Amino acid sequence: MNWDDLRFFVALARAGSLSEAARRLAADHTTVARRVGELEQALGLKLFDRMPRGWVPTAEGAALAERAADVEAAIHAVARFADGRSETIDGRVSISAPPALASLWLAPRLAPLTRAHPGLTLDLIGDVADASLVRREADVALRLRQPSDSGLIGRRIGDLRYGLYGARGLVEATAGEDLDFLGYDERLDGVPQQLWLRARARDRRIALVTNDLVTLLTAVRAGMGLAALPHVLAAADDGLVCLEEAEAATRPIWLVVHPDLRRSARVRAVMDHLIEVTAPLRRPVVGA
Amino acid sequence: MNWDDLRFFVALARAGSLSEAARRLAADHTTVARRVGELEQALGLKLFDRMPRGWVPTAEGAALAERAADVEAAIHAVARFADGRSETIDGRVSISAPPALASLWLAPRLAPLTRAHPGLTLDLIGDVADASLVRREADVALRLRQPSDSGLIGRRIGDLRYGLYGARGLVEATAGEDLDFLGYDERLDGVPQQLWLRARARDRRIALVTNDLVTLLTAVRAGMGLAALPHVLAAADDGLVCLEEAEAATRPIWLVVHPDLRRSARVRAVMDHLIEVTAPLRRPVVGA
DNA sequence: CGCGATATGTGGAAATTCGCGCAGATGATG
DNA sequence: CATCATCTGCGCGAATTTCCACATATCGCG
Repeated sequence: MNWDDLRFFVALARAGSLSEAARRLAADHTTVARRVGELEQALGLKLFDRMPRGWVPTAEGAALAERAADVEAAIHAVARFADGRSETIDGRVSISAPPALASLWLAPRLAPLTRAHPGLTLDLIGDVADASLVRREADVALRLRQPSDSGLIGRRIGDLRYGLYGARGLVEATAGEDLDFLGYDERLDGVPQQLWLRARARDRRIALVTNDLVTLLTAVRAGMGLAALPHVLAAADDGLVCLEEAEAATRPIWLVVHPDLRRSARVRAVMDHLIEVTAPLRRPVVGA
Repeated sequence: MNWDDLRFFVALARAGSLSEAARRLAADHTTVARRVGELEQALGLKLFDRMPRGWVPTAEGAALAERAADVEAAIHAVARFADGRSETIDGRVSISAPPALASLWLAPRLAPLTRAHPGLTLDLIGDVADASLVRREADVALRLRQPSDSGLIGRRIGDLRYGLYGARGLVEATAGEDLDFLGYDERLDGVPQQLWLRARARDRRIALVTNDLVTLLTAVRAGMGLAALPHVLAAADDGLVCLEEAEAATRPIWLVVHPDLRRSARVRAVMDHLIEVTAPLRRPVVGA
């Protein structure tokens, strides 16, 4: 039995079709078919039904996929260990962060890092679902919650403070009037800034809900209403004014890394830079 | 990273030399060297120091070997799962049993099994150290202790009863005289038959100690003294006579299998046969 | 001290594997 | 109903991998 065939198997089981699996593996679809076929022969099991629109796992294939996932997890541990020992600051480091933070705030602050290390490549992943560091979907992550996985190392590197913001034109034109509020949708009910907004809004209309902070920011800037926005994103925007602090909406910022990677020079360099750029967030009061 | 390279890595780490690893892998030593070299390059670590007498793991290689063992364990689980689903009674089944039981008692009772299933190959492993079923060193095992590993399924299929035996000529010639005793050495102190013998011997000399039951049996047959022997081995021997029962020395016989393999037709057939041939051991009193 | 056994390392031939191109089929789309 | 995109399947040439034979080094032993 060829262990590497399992790599193709898990990719195929996850992708659903030969072609998609081949793309993700950077291989040819005929190769995927051959390797998985050989695995079937080696194990003496039919793992997939060959359908015109894709290969669908048989019952045994699906059951095997669970066990193959254990193999993959162990492989990831091996890779993490190796990465954790590398002494040179080059290669690739993936950073996971909430999408708006990644795109609007983190992205423009990474240039000094890549400039300092010519061999370094960054992969900035903005994802609503926290990337799994154990499954190696990212190397380090910025999160707004304390990591729940006990196998990970988290360090609180600051606080994300919020204020109630509105478009300058709108606020100056309407002064003290009751303006519409803009907030998050149901999937994000329960986060502090949303709770604060609901309490603050009382009977006022919440004119727009979204799951994306960038959308929220854009809507506020367009004069659609008021929203609780992080100071780090809104304070620098000349088109926005802060009406009041939203102290209760404050969220902690955690820097999370897998222990195996903590000592990697490459990952260490990225973490140091993240700690450096978040320095302003560790001051008692942040904002304009 | 090629997952199959890890297979070569664990083999090399375990074998200690390219040549030995190549033998176990049924590959060429140059292949082992190249594959492990590629793994080193992929991980960016030097895993072995190339010595004239063998490749010795570096500190990182040794540490990685532990994690690679996890991969191997997961691979074994995959293989077990596949074997557990096979519907045909062919292929290979390995049986682990105490050496004397394997060679003298079990071996002559396996013929009907292979005769009934022409595609079946048996691998009978007589080993003092219980083969690890989790690590797939054997498929089923006969053991004289309840299995301690909670992940395994054990079934008590009988009892191994002992008697105090001596060579017929010796016993008839000396009648009631105090004969020498023969027993196990220190490594096996604590097993019931040895405790019984010690209690029974009192101040009599134990003229020979060994760790091997076959040796003990041969020595008894040669008229060297008396020993506690299993009835199943000694009772059929015309040259031996049983002087007394050793009820306290009775040991349970457990049939152990990994749960993944329990439903395999191949393994099931072997287990059924083992249960059949041990039927006499489930009678209240066993012997001549 | 020399000899045999066993080890690693090197270069070239053989075998295997891989990827490419194309055909055939299916489902979505206008 | 025609079209387009996407998927699987097959054959062939190329590239990679593997094995084989030989050279060289080291350890144990008489």
